[in-house]
Amino acid sequence: MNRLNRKVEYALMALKLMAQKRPGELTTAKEIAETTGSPFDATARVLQKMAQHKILRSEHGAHGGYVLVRDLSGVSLLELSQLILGAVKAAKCLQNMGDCELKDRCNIHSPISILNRKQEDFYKNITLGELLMERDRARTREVQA
Amino acid sequence: MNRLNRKVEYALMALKLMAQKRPGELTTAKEIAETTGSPFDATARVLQKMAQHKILRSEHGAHGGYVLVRDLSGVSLLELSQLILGAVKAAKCLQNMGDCELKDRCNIHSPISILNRKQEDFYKNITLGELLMERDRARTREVQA
DNA sequence: TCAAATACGCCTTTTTCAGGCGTATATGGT
DNA sequence: ACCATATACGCCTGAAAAAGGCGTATTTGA
Repeated sequence: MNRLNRKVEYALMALKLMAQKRPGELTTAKEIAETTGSPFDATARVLQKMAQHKILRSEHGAHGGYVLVRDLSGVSLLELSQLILGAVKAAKCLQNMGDCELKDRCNIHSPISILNRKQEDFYKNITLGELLMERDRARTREVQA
Repeated sequence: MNRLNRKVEYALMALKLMAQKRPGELTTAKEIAETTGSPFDATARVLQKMAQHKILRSEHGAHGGYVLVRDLSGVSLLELSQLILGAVKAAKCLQNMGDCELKDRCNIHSPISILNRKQEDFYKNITLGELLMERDRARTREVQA
């Protein structure tokens, strides 16, 4: 409902690792958790969420695991955040939108809406592809800054 | 250290109210809290923070209060968020940057950096002026969407 | 039949958020 | 001089959210 948190980080780490595998090669939650140093349960949960939303395909049973089925350059950070967190908003706008008894007193309702919309657009235009694939270029830019 | 929260909302509401006053006219924390329906203490605290950072000027004593001293179109959401929250990051990047003992295992370090940098730029380019002054235009756009 | 994997609900602990309380200080009015 | 009304600010507690461990069911290959 709000900011990007550890779940999203675990998801990103998992996706990055899977993107480096050969096409169709399965990766287990255990391997991902161990490789990235993330807690197993939390990692498994985000993998399940991503499988539900068809970003991954899961295979049960022994020798099961997960495999990427979507091109990450076609998946936005907004989509990932929404499927993991439910929604992403810069601010909560506690006086919530529809039936707000404070609507007349609250002079910030619209500004918060503007902001949330802007942030949604912002996340919509960031693809997981650019976030996960361009490590070297990004590193270079960081050093320069 | 993370997302925009109520403190930022209270600050925005207070700024909007003060921006509507005549230049130099003082506004008390009490008036702001009552007008916006925000808790007094929380409101007073963000006013004090903004005064410390010279966005407002405060006057003590009876008939004291706060007055805007900066043009809101020259204040970015990033600046406001940073002075109230300390910093704003899309994700925490728990394996924190400098001395990270997991840096070799963590394959997400750089992507989170990219994201945080992007979000910082995003907030830097939103001015409080555009957020608070353009209610009507914003409302119109909302209805259309 | 068993081992290893996904799937998922429940629960506790930890952390963060929110905000009230008390008190010090400043200042104008009476 | 005194008091009412401000700002300034540290401390503390209760509520909410995040994090993640545990137990268990289910699937599937050996």
